[in-house]
Amino acid sequence: MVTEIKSVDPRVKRTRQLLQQAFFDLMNEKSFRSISVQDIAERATVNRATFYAHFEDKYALLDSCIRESFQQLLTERLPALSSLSSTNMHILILTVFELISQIHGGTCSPSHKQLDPLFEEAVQQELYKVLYDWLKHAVPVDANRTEQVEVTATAISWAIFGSAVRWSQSSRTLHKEEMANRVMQVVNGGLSQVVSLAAE
Amino acid sequence: MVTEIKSVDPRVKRTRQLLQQAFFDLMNEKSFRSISVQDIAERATVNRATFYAHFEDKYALLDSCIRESFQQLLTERLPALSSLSSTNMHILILTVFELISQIHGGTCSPSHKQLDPLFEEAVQQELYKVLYDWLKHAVPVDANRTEQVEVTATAISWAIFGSAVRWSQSSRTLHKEEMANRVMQVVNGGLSQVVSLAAE
DNA sequence: AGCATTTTGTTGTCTAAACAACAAAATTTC
DNA sequence: GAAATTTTGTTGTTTAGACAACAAAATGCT
Repeated sequence: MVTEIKSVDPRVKRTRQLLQQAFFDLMNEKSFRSISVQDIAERATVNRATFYAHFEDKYALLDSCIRESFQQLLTERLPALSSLSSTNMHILILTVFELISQIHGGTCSPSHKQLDPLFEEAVQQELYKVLYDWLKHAVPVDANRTEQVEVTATAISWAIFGSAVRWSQSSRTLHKEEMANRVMQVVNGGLSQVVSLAAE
Repeated sequence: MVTEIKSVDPRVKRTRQLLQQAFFDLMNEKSFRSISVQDIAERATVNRATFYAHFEDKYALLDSCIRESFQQLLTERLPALSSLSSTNMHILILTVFELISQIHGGTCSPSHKQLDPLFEEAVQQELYKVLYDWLKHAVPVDANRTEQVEVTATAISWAIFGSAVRWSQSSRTLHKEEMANRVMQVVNGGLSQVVSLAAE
């Protein structure tokens, strides 16, 4: 489940967008640390109290921004109703590499070491959600297999994510594409324990 | 009084902007006639009932769009606190010419004959407001002169406006600037009956 | 012309957002 | 490091906007 289509009150959708956009703009002007909730609310032409009705604090807002931009990248690249396949897995891995490289090495993001953990947790969790969904549909419906699906999704999500972080922090001698292919092989091996991967 | 700075509820300002923008976009896609209130509300992501809370109908919305775009053109060109002067009068006249030529001859606006009267009334009235304000401050405060100020503002506003319409419907052999200068002379003559115009 | 469909205004109810005010916490500043 | 200033959460009250439902008017169709 990459995107959740809820029929929410238009006001809610609008306010959330305004806040996210304002935050995004501010991030390109000054450091995360120096951005206050007041700044964000003011820029978004939204009352400060309204901010707190939507987000716990500015960290929560950042978190939602990361998760949603990741989700958007995926919906752009994956077919509408994606399932477990060799092709889709490759897209997924490549997307994670690109996202991580944007966050870490990108010039657009200040990326203080303080909020790297937040980025990491968000990306890994979103990754897990996609993988879990794929596996759930690829494995025969069996209560006993549920646990195995969870474990497999967890392991693979960390495998992909960890590789991406390590690569982004390294000298990056290899291209994203090459890295993605190597990770693919590892993932395939782990995956083959549970389900066979269609070449599509 | 070119612009009115009211401290309105941010929601009101936002909704009005959304509706005006939606209308503007739709005007570049289809004819005024074929645009329904439903279309506008939908495009603006605003409930249809909310539309009616702000505007009588789509004609009223069009009217506000014209008036406000005129006002914006003026605030861009005139100094912050403008007063009656030769320079400012020239700017005012030229702006009217440009606005009218946009509306009538411009390729951007379909300009059906049906709603020309609406354009005309809106522009003329806005023009009157500016002139009245200028004259009120230029003429010595005297209750007896109030009537004279009103008459003068009316006459001059029609003089400028009428010239602009006539020119826009003609073959336009002369440039806007030349026309503006000629109108200036006429206006100066009428104005000199009431107040002397500073050359600035 | 006559019938189907769309659009229009309007209404009442419910919810989200605005706003002001507050004490507590965190920053700055000197 | 103490005082001044800013920011933070939170709350109660008020208002704007969402939504559904409606009859009446306008449009479109053949």
